[in-house]
Amino acid sequence: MRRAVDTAFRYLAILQCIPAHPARKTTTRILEELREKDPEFNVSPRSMQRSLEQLSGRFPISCETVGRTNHWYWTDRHALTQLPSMTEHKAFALRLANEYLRSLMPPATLELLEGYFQHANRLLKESALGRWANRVQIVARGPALTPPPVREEVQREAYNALLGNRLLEVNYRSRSQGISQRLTLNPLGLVFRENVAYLVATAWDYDDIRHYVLHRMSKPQLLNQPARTPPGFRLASYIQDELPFSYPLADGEISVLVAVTPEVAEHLAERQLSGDQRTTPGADGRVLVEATVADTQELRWWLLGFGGAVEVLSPASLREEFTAQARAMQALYEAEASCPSPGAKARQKD
Amino acid sequence: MRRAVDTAFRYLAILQCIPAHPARKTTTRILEELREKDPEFNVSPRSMQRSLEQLSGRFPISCETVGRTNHWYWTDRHALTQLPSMTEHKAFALRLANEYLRSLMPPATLELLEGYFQHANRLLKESALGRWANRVQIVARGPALTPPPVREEVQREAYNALLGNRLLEVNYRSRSQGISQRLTLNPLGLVFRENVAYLVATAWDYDDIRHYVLHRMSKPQLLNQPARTPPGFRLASYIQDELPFSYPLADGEISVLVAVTPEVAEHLAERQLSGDQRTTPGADGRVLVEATVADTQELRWWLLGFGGAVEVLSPASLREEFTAQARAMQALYEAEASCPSPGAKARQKD
DNA sequence: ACCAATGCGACAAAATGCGTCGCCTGAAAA
DNA sequence: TTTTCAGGCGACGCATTTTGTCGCATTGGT
Repeated sequence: MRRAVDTAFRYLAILQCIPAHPARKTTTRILEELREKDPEFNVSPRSMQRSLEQLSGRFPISCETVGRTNHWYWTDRHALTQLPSMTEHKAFALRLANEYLRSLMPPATLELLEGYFQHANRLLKESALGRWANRVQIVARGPALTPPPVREEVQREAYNALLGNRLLEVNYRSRSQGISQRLTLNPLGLVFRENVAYLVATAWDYDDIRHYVLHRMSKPQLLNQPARTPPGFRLASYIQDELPFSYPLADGEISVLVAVTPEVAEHLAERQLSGDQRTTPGADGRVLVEATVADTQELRWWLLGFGGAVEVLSPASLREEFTAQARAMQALYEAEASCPSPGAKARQKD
Repeated sequence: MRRAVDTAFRYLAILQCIPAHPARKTTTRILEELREKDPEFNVSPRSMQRSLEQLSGRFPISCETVGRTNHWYWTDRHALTQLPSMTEHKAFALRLANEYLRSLMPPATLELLEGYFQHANRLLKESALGRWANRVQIVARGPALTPPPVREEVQREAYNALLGNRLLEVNYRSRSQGISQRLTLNPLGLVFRENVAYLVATAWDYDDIRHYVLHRMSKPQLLNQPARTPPGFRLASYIQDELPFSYPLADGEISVLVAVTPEVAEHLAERQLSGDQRTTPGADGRVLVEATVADTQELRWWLLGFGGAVEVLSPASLREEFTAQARAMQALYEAEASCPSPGAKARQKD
């Protein structure tokens, strides 16, 4: 006979085998997995049945009987026991993470982490700190763009396709909103930009790689055919080399010299552009900042965002780009006549 | 005799009582807490000793014997067992979250979540998917600004001060890098902007509210005196009303009409500015986009970042701002002579 | 030097866990 | 329709384990 310690540990192992609500597992299945995990846990099917029955008295698990077989699952989706138990600091970090991610991650992905966040919130509420909620704030940068909603089943099957390396069939709504088309996709990777998820894939038997946003997919269907990865394909190099998202402009880094107003200088002192950022006072009251950074489109957006508060001095090529931008903007805003008619109408309302 | 479920349940309770490494608890202490939690867990001290010994065989806990008494703790800082156990999808969501947060959250706060991330990574590595790592990519927006490092003890004590509502004494390095000053801070809240953490507080007995960045603090010392919150103070309203971070410019929302290039229009179609965003083709090949958004500084940065690809048509006041910006930039880049001398030098190098 | 606290080995008794057997039920196959 | 089979469940009995108790050893404080 087995020692009861082992019994207790076996019970814990059983609990770990049981999936959370939507999913479920049959008694036999659990027993198999248990044996696989540790042959020492080998018991008779009858014992497993008894164990599960016992456990369901103490833990939020229950079973659904379909036909003769019982399917077990954790009752509440967000139940969570963890060891070692969550500290207040960890709970707090989770709450913060939640705030940060809320506007950043695809909602369906974020939803998967809901259990952790709820657990953290419960802990914080109990412990000391309804206060906390009112004591912490996150100030975001950039307007809160509305994240496109992704259907849960789409996300799940897309993940499964990549996980299982299998083809995926979906309805894909074209950008022009109208028609929806049934596609067979051969998934190669997943790319997140801001809170939009892109499936990098080839369609049908074509070889050209394209990007499909998850929020335009519906009725996903995982096929049984294995996906085929083009020989030598690596997502990272694909993005680096082919610039499909046209973000990085060059592999190397460039040394940027800008003249900024004191206010911007203060901002940059807090959050350095790079580890080697150097600041020197300029002759005209502005501040010169030099740093080595990646040569990306992002960099341009970011610098442009400061408008006249930042002047790019070098490299010359970048300065030229900015000179052109300045000229273009100047042209737009000075030439009143160039406004398209609906714009003029709108301005009259104002 | 007790049933094995109860034993399993009690084991979980015991494990939850045990703190992570630096902290530790004596056997008696654990027993007391256990009894307090649920009288049903009442067992003899001897049994508790035996239980702990058993558990230490299966879980990463161990004890340090000082004198006659054993002190128990979790061995590795990032150990994590959870019920129900993590699914692959959850693990994946965590990995994503980690990527997103890496450049966003203060490193010391992120470190608190390391256990989850490691657990997720372990799970993914085991299961199917060394692949996964190469199959997912996050393309960030904006350059990766270097987050200022916050001392761990500073963060801990700052949190503790807020949690415990107590005064905090720190060395605060002034922005001009030179002098460090000992301050007694009366903490009111914590604000995160990008990955900089600000302690909103009053100093000494003064009444004016100021912001202290955590990464300039050192040698934190929690005082025993309770903090005092100004009557009626609420962090959220403080930020909303007094605009200490000068981000939101007006409480209300404004209706913005912009003319954008087709490329930008495509971008906006993916990630809408607001729920009510309307798009109409313009007369000149550009696209008109109208949306109701919060009137913030962020909005300006964001729109400016597009440079000449976006023209603000209305409201008139916003258009005037942009006209001024365009003029300022034009002046900067056309007047070659206005460059400060070090800039000129740098340009010669180029 | 003595006392209190704690850990730990030993022991015995209680009883719980476990395998086995058999029956029952429902679904799929024939 | 009948047959077959898989899984669930109740009953039974054995024996292994758990658990409280006791006593001793060790350490630190009074």
